[in-house]
Amino acid sequence: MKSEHVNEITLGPQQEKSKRARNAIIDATIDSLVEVGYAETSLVRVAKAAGFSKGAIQHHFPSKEDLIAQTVDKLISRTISPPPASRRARTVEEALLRAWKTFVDTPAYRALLEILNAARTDKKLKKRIGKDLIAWRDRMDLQSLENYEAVSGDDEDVVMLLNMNRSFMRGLLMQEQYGFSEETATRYLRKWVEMISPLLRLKEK
Amino acid sequence: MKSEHVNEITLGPQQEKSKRARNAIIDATIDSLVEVGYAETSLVRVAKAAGFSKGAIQHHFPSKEDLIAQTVDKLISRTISPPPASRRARTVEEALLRAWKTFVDTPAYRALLEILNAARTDKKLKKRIGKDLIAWRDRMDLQSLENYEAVSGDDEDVVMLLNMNRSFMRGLLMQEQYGFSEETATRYLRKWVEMISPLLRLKEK
DNA sequence: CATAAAAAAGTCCATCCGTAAGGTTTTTTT
DNA sequence: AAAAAAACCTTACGGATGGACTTTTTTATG
Repeated sequence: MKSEHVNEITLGPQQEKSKRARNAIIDATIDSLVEVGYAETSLVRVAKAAGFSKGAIQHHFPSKEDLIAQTVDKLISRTISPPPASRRARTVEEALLRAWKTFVDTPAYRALLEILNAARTDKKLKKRIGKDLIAWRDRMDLQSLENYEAVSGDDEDVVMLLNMNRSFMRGLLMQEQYGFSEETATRYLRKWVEMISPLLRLKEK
Repeated sequence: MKSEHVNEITLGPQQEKSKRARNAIIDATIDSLVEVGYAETSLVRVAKAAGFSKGAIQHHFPSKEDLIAQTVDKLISRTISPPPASRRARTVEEALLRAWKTFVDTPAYRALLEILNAARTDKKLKKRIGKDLIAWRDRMDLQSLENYEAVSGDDEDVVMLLNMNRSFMRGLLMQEQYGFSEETATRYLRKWVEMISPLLRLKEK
């Protein structure tokens, strides 16, 4: 029976401050996730990075799980939000390469991967963020259908191809972290895009 | 000045015992990595699983880093060792699908991924196992060249395609852990193999 | 100035890795 | 064959850190 948001219309100045603090803390969490990974992302570290005390963090986020869950929210919304409203891509190649640069090869995505990996074995966390992840995936599939169509095949193929694309990019990102250089990764990415783009078409809007 | 005993042929009963113990500990480590991930893989947990006390582990492995490093050794050698000497694959499709089942979609590979991901942010560990990983990659590339040739293109293309294959499979494995079902993963895998196999040819031996 | 939220400071308990001190069994030495 | 050394393993403890929780101080607001 949580009636959390009562005053959504007028945020008192104090709530404003609180909101800013929470944002700062979440941002510091994201940074920490990218820098030192999930395991090392402790409350004290986040606190120091955000310029607060540990107590302040536990004031805003009752448990670490809460902090992570809200961080996931922010990360997901960031990954979903439409591209920087720049001009639309003209070709499938361009769209996919841009997706790599804009969404995948970013701190936000790396942070999200950190959490996802941690959630694999942390059942409580997994249960907590599970719904969001499913919603995220559904949203992604929907976006796929909005933007692409299959040259030969149905909607299911579109979803499949775009999911394959995400798998590939994810694997590439991981491999890039240890092993080969960024140029090599780019080469592989181009080859992949070259292979898959003939199967897709951009939908006119 | 090293006057090492050339008594490697006959292992004393104590060395035998020691060897068995070390193997059991490493195996328990691998199991733990798969079950609960790197962060939760503590020495006590490994000890209990292996049926020893924590002290025993630290007797055989001076530090946790040592334990992990030796585990990596074992995992890598397992990932490299030739397929179960069964009949050779007849087609590229078959070879790639078999590689998935034999090498990638296995506990060993998952355990290795767990360590790799942890090493990303653990500099000491990264430094420790870095060489092995590079050697591993080189070995993989070599194996690629031994088994495949490009339908059109040179050796570099072979290495690229097989590395792309590994990226894809890695990404698929990760995504399989949260998100979609195994059947879906299999469908994606088949599609991928279907896309890439026309570019490769099996080398006759 | 009074009150409530925000933030800090400090306590508590669990767990982690590592080390040290024994005890027992095997191996080596004398 | 006895003594010494080494290897194996257990139990116990230390220092450090993590997260949850509690209490105190500060700050903002009406």
